[in-house]
Amino acid sequence: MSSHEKGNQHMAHKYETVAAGIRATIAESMAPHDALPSERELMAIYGVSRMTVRQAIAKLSEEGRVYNVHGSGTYVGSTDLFSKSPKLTSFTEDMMSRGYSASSRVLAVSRVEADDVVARALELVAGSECTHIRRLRLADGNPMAIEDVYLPTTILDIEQFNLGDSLYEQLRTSGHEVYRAEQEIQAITLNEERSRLLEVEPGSAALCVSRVSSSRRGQLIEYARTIYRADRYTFQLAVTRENDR
Amino acid sequence: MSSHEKGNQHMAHKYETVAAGIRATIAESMAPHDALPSERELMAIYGVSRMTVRQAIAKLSEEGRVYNVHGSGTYVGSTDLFSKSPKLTSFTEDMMSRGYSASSRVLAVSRVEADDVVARALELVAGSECTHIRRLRLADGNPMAIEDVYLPTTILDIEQFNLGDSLYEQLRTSGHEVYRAEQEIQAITLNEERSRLLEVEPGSAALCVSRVSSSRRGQLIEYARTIYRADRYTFQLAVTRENDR
DNA sequence: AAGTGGTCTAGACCACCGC
DNA sequence: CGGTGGTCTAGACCACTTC
Repeated sequence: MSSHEKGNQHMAHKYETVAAGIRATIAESMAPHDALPSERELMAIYGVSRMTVRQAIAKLSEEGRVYNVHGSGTYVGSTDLFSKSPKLTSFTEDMMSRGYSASSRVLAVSRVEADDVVARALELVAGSECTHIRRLRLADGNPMAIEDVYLPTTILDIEQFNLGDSLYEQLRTSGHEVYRAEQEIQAITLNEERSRLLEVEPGSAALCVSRVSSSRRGQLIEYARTIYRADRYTFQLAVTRENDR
Repeated sequence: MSSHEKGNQHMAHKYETVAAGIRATIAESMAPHDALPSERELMAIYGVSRMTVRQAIAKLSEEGRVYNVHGSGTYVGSTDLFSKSPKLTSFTEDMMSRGYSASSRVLAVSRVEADDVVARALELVAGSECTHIRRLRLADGNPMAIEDVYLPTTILDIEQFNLGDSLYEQLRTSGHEVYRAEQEIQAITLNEERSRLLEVEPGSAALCVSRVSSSRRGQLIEYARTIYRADRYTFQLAVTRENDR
């Protein structure tokens, strides 16, 4: 990298610089379970205080790149494993990370009254107006999933929606950035209509992911239900012990 | 609470005391989106330094109980939502949190040679010896899931296994505490044998969760495959945007 | 006993929000 | 502009691992 590698936006903080340096060191010259320099040594190496070193290590630890052993040291995490920590991604991002090119075919855009499921999920009074978008999602041109998204018209009305652009991007620019989502994953049996869209036999199993997305402040933004072909899609996530009460 | 409320083990750290205090305050007298006292005020209230306050707030934020807005304040999170963050749980814990009583019927315990799937998952050479445990998992006495667990005999050999006790507990006491797991969730169609065990129609959809568990240091401990009745079980998790590279 | 990470203090300045 | 959270410093002591 040249000398101006931090051209990303607001100028990097020190702990990000330290984390990036450690990341690079690991990638270039360290193996799993090798010990990192001690926090005191890292202070000297990067010319920062201990708290800044610890903040950098905390970040790397969240990423699964290192792990701490109290009283012993900080070590490089096992390879292969890791980096699959549950992350909120768009369909496009998800497919890209799996090595597919994503595309989609809009099947319907309409203004509807919220049914029981949608109303309960978005905490609306029954019958509230919602924008409904149904899309067939394709990976490398092949049917992968059917996605139904419901948004309160107060968040995004039908005229505002631009079919070409990313929905998440449109929400972000209109001040409704999705920050958090609760997801429920279940196995279902495909009915005739859905199996035809996904080009599989009726009665096949499929993975159904229901999602309620909210902003950083907790405002409910969308309810989405995505039905994936079971033979082409699996849901992966990493979990750790902890997360008290 | 009386004056000795911290009888749990090693004596609570200050930030845990502060976090507990804030948690109690929220539960007793605050509503979602109410502003917490500022960090400077909390310093005075609890008689600690700012960093300790921030550590407490960071913990509450992870738990989803509060959220920060830079330049504005720290606020109580939306209720209902939250607390479903992905956590590593045993079947028993999982069922308890859903309000069921868990039990199980051991179907088989044997020493087997690792097949391709197990060997690859646990990074063993093909044909290595493993302990295999198959159990039917019940919730309130009704079939809920079929669980197959494979452990290298070097981790747990068949004679050491005690059918009565929790497997995770036995692993913990023998120095192989499970800390992290990678899971893959897919939808499958039940074959005849599995549908009989789960007491559903052959050909029904089911949720299959495959898990590779490892210790804090990255040692691979177990490969487990659990097949849940789709009509009784859904997998829930919360995710947030973030988690860079 | 020496070295490590874990907690904690008492300051400081910066970036951002709302008035 | 004042108040808020975000970053950072230069120390200190504690708990744990290792020898």
